[in-house]
Amino acid sequence: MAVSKKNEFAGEDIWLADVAKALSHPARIRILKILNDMSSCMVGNIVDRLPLAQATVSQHLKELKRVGLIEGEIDGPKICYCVNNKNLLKAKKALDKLFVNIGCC
Amino acid sequence: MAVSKKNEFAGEDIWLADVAKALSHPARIRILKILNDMSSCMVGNIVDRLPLAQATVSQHLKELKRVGLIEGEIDGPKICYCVNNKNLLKAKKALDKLFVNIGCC
DNA sequence: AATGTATATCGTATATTTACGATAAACAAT
DNA sequence: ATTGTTTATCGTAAATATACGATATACATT
Repeated sequence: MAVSKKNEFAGEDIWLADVAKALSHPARIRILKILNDMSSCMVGNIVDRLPLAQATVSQHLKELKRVGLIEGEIDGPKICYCVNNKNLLKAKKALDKLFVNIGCC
Repeated sequence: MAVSKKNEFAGEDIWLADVAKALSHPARIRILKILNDMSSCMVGNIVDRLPLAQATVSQHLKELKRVGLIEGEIDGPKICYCVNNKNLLKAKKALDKLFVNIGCC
């Protein structure tokens, strides 16, 4: 894209856009829902529930982890993923603020 | 990307991811905030407040319009944009549901 | 030590996004 | 009718995202 101008915006806007970007693929929405529903949360279980290759699911997990929406905890040879409630709440509050408005038209 | 598999997910997840995609650039977050703050909402005013060319701002407005987060109303040679409260509320509810959880770790 | 299991990373191909100048379209005013 | 103003669209270049097979890494078990 020629040269990105994202950095010329306010930090808060950049952060919120980045969180939204992490949510911008149905696989990642699905992963968050799975993590909300399951008590167990190993990668293998997630891969089994998505129509994607293991490598691709790993990439999606990485993107969610990058913005702090999920965390991975090593459990022997496996890894247990879970949502990060603190960051989820922070994102929710920022979105709520963005979404509460009057509207002029 | 090889071939997209987005369509193999649930319709609700595809929709929510699409809304998130529309929010995934700081310029579009900023535009929503501007529309929330201003009583006037002509494109020119938005362009003046962003570090982007007019053509680029027009593209960002198109993306927000595509998912129904904003609407444009023709006013002579100008166009007045505003947020679509109905769709904004729908998105807020879907995100709230995604963000309310217990977390296992 | 060798093997098996679980997950991440690398390399790579293709698709999509971002950005802008140039131009078009739509209307207003002279 | 011509000119100016406002916004969208086209064409295009560069950046980023998506997807997967192959491979690497990390640990457990035999």
